[in-house]
Amino acid sequence: MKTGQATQKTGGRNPQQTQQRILEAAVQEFSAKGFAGARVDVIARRARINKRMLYHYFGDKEGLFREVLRRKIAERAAWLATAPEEPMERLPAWFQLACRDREWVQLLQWEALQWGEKKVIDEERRQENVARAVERVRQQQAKGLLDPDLDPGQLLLSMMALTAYPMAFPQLARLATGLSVSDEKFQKQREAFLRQFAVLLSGNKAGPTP
Amino acid sequence: MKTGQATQKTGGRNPQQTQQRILEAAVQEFSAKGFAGARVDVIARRARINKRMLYHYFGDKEGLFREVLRRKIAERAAWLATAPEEPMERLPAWFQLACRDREWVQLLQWEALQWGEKKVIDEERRQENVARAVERVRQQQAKGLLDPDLDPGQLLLSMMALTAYPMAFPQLARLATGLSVSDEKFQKQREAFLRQFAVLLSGNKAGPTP
DNA sequence: CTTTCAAGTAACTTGACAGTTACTTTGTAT
DNA sequence: ATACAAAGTAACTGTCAAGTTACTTGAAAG
Repeated sequence: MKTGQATQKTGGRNPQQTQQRILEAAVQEFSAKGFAGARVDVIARRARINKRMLYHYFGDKEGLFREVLRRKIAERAAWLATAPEEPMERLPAWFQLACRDREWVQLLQWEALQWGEKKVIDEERRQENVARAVERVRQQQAKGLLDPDLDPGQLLLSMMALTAYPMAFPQLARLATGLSVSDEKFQKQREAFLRQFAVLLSGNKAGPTP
Repeated sequence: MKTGQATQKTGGRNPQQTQQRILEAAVQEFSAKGFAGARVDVIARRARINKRMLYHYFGDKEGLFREVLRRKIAERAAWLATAPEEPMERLPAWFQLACRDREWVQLLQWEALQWGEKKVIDEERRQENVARAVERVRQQQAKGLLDPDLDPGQLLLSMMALTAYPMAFPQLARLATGLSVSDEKFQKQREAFLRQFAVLLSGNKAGPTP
């Protein structure tokens, strides 16, 4: 009984690789076109598999979308856990993440438009992740690294806004700054801006070293 | 020669009213479903006109979308011109606008996803509007109402982010605060938060009255 | 009255797309 | 070897949606 652990013949069958390829093609297509605009045939062609296999593994188009979102969420949660704590580093780091993984921003955006305020895919896990993030904001406030007068939930939301908005609305960023968001110059500029901004967020009524 | 100026018979023909009805139905459908997801037949049914008329007046689906966006932009530009100048009033006012006109936020969001960083519908007029807004930020900075060390373009972008983000990503706002964005409690809370925030934005190193 | 053209309608065409059917191939266990 | 199930394929189906065709109705100018 040798349940094919080292089955790596490039020519032969390989269910896991097939699923992986489908998911990679799907995340591209869904983040670019959204759920309604995405074409199952395009995903199948890009994954170089027969469309039937997609239905075999994921049931239907929506099932595939759910799985794509589920995995992205897990990936992001892992990343955020390793992100820096100090606001002055955190804001630029979050922004850089949004720059590097625009698929993520776009998937959230499609989700917002498609499902609005209704219960969301993978709700429970996400609630936990966000609750942890709010808790960390509270700790920063207690330590005096963030203004303690501000509501922590609203503050977290604002930090997301400041870091993700330019990638979510690239046309507005371009109108406001004259630069394309994928232009390195824009990215440097925004990073510098966010570092300055972080100082304001700490509620710097006192000097830095008392 | 009496070119029908007062043709207001409710039962008869009325091209202007027909166009108006199409546009009203279209803005609803497009903001709810986006360009790809919107259905021409639904727009026609909601406008209580024959689909053919839609093609008659607007050419095709995209032509209709462009016109919808064009009008919304004009409407918003007019509103913004009347909005308060002081940051402490301005942020809550912008936020309230986003609450009242979610169609607007959603249309921009669909636009971002569909056309990304490419040249945008009605580009020139919008560039002018935004340039004026940036100029106003500069004036506020000169007057000491906004921190003069911050880049005005980035600052404007951030003000848009802080006020529009919750409506653009209602699912994230709900995860972060536990409240629905259409809940009045959420709206009051965010308004209060933004008022506090505006104080930070003024770079309050000195007291209010020198 | 009648001509004329814009306003308006219903039924149709064409293409695309999600999902299915009926079939073949391949690896593995008995 | 051979039975069996999972992996894989090509061609098909039903539906839906954008855009068109060929026609009718209404108002107003002469």
